[in-house]
Amino acid sequence: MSDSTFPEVRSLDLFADMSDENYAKLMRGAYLQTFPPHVDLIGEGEGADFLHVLVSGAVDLFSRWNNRETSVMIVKPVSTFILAATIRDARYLMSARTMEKSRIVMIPSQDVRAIFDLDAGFARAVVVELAACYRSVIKTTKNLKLRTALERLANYLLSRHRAYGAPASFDLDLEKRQLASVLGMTPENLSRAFKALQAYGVAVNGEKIEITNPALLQKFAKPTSLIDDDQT
Amino acid sequence: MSDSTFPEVRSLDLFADMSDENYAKLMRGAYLQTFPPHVDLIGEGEGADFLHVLVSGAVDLFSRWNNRETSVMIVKPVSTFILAATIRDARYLMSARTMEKSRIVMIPSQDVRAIFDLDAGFARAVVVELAACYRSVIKTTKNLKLRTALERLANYLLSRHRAYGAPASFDLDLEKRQLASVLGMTPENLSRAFKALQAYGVAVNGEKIEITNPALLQKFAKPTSLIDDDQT
DNA sequence: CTGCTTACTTGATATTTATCAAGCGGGCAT
DNA sequence: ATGCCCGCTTGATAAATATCAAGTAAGCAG
Repeated sequence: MSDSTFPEVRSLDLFADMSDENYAKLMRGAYLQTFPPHVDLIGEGEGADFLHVLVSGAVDLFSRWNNRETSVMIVKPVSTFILAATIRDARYLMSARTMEKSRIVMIPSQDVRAIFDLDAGFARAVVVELAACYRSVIKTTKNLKLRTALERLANYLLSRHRAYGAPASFDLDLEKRQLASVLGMTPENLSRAFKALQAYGVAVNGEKIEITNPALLQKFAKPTSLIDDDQT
Repeated sequence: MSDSTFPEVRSLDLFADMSDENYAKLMRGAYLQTFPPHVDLIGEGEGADFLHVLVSGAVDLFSRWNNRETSVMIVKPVSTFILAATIRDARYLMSARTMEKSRIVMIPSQDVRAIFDLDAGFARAVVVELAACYRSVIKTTKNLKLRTALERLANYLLSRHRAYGAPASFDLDLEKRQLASVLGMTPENLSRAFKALQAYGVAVNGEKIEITNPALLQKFAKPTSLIDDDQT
């Protein structure tokens, strides 16, 4: 296991529990590719021929309808994307494009399905991963249906703040227009929302965020682990 | 297999591929319970001790936050709910209540996880089911972020119309207030939305819906399999 | 049958969010 | 360094959606 191909991939929860032999089999048809920024990787509706593992960079999973577009989620390394389509041998529901220069390992879907049947450890890891993905999207749905855009932003900021260990200030890890799309609002509205949060102790300077009064912001945002926690 | 306990459960995709022996093991700790209408089954945040299988009736999976409430999905028989929480041994993300008198088989979560490791057919079925659930929620998210409430209603009607085989008229299978909540709007707005769709060939009379001009409605709704199809 | 409850509808209004149109300002290529 | 592109901001306005307040009608219990 120490000298496996793509060690970053091997150490992911999804691939950590399988036998060396099966991991090697899975990687036999896999290849690493490096993409420049802002390159289309996948178009929604295409067949899911590969499971993708983002090793470095960042990928935007988005969707279009009727001339509108929205970011459904942002993938940060190291993690997989479009596992569900791979498993079901179905079409991609989202398009994908790189946001920065990205290195991606592509594993043929048929191999993923074959190894799933051979390796119980992998099977268990797949199901645990998929369940986590499912729960994450349910949280997104609750966030969208139960909260206003301002409340979503407030909770996003608190969530990042907490993830970074509650520092005095931190930088947004997304461009504001990207963030707006993820949160389900327009860039103009995000701008105004940031301003509105000044009243709750949020200071914004470019991409630097300062939460000067966490208690006040929390009182407004009312975060809950059943929506805002990445883990549970 | 012909005389298994809970034959309706056994014939679900999720349980159809496992051995008789393992199915029997899984059902050893399971029990069928009948609930009256409008009874709370589960509160969000509670531990997921049971996988639930709805055998008859209907169940509303909903969530509350800050004094607001929304239906995330409606479960119709025969199908399971909260598989993901069961798999991850996590807390429920949604509350559940019966809408009508309902019969529900409850299977201890620990048994589900144990049999998953024993039975490859069951493991495969679980992962396929979870992947389908995931994709379904992704579609919901796209529906919410890319469409207005009026567009969501139009597509919902077309989708039901198609599912029933494009009849001259059909009845809504949800109360309007329920439907409003599922579609992410208020009952008042749903009422007005129905009126607005008259212009596109939709006639509403109580719970009876007539789509007098499907082509016109489709031109407005622009349905796509990547959002509106239950299967793919 | 009568009266009650409850869902639904309708109208008026407020809030939230999007759109359109400038303007500002930082980063990057020439 | 200069100028240009692009993302961000701001203001004005429009559209979408929610809220509040009655009113209507259908179903059900007495």
